[in-house]
Amino acid sequence: MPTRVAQIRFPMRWSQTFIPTMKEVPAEAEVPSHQLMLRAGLIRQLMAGAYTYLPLGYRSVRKVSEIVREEMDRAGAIELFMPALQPIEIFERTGRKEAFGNVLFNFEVKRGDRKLHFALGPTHEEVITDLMARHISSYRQMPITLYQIQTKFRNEERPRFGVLRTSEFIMKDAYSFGTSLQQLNEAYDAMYKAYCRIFERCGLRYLPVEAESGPIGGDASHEFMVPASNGEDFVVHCPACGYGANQERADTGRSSAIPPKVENAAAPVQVATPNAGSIDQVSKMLKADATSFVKTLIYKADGKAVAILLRGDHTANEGKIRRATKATTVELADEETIKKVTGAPVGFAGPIGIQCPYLVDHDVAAIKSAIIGANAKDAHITGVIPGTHFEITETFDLRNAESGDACPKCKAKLEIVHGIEVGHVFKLGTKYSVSMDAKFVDAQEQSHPIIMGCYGIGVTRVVASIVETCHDENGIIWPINVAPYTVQLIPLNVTDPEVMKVANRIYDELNAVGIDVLIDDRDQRPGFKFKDADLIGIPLRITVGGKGLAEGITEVKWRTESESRRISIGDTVGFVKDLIAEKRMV
RNA sequence: CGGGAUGUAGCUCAGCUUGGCUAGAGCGCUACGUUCGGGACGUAGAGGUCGCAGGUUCAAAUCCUGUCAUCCCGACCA
Repeated sequence: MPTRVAQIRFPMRWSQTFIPTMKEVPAEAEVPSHQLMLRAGLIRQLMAGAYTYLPLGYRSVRKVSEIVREEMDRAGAIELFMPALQPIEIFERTGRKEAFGNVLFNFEVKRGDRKLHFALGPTHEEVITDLMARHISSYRQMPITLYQIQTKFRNEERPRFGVLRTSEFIMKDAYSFGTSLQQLNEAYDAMYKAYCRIFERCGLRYLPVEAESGPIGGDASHEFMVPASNGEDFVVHCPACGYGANQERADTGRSSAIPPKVENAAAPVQVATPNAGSIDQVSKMLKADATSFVKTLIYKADGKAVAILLRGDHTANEGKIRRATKATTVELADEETIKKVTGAPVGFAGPIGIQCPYLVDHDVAAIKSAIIGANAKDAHITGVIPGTHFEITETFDLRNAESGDACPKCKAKLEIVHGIEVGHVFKLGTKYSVSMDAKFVDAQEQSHPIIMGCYGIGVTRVVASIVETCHDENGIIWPINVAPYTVQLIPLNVTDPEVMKVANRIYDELNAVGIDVLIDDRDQRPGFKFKDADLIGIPLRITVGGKGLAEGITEVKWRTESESRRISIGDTVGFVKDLIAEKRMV
């Protein structure tokens, strides 16, 4: 692991900087990272989804950015900087004006007698592909990976959780360009490894998980998730073998089993379920558990109606349905289609007598006696035996993985944890190079579209994730590499010339050896300063007080420790330097 | 975009149900004094178009209508 982190060279005295700490928790903040970032004076809100990074918060942003830069450079990526302001036309070329919809900030401005239509970049595939289309013509110019650290704009329908989900945020985005799948895989692996190093250096616990891979399939996409109870994403994780996937993607280790036909089975019974069209309502009415229901969802796969049968307590997974139906698009059917294939209003669909093909999830086949919709208004059918009363020739994995499902790799039980997505690597293939006309000629003078990958890290989200996961009841506990300062120096009595003399000397010496230090030179009582120190969470604290001076010592402690170590004044800087070197080695 | 909640001092909140004195408290801020090793104390102060607009009324922070903003849940999320 690297031991170097860039130092930000503006040493600071608290009295001369701007760190507005707060004792009380602002009412608008719900999650720990939001509360602590406000209280510790890292951020202030301008409006929903837009925050100012105050000096302390911005230092952490810069530290994370610098780690990202170093690892991108090490991985051979080249930094550039693209405009946030973009013409709407490039999004029309790739069809993403529609795909982004409301998420894309776009607006018209007047220039003379013309009207120009702009967008604020939510990401930069279009810009970089356009750039490379103009400048790459030969296979000899590849492979190459370019990256930038830039502000992105996405009109979030609902910004939330402070800085975790905002309409404007800093992101590192990288794009690889290659001539072959092999070059793409190499670039992807390099980025994947760089991401692991980045998150490790940031002191984050993270899980790389398989994500929905789109057109290329296979292991074409991974997300890097930080496990956190307030995370918005669900991660399926196997504690036994380490398998990880997001919930959209996660396979289940279930297998297909066609139930045998039951001879002389009792006939199913139709029961009236007036105005009860949801599993919840019907299960209450019939006093039956949701697990004994078959949920019949009507989808349109490439425009054709298909019914999906799931156990009542399960949720559909559209990616899996898309693969099982071999369609390119699937969406829930409209009311009209449902009426057409079931002959009933929404809420009463069932496999018996339905006027479209149906696909059966593995778990449906295992229900002994099921309740299904009757394909008639206000009616359900009970005592239905799957495979006997309706035909099953094959079963599929059609639903989201659940906690307790078998792991697809090792069959151990899967866990579901909440996570914050901090990074994403994706094999794009030729999607953008085709629509943006980015081609190259190979050695045989044959023309091909460039093969691309894209790789993002939410820099500001990384900072928030760190705060979200690294804190105690007193405040933030910064990992050393991303802390706004490495050392906080507290002279207890700033009116005591001896104390200040020693403190200032240590301050100067720390600066001289390149250690970030914040000196709390405010004329405040000791308890006040200690509380603030714990709140802003600088990893190392050096206390210089009258009592210690009388014995010739300072007190040094990690933010995580409760007891400080007594170090003789002359040895303090050397001791702290060694502590830091040791910590960064780990 | 559906559902819920909240807007009163820099921050946390009371007051509103039942309209009526000069709109309050704690923290923070200013000055002075006493303090000074885990968010001190005293005294004196500064600070508010009660989110905004309209309405009802002799009278509105309080009642009504509209509107804006923020937060939470859901839908959405390359």
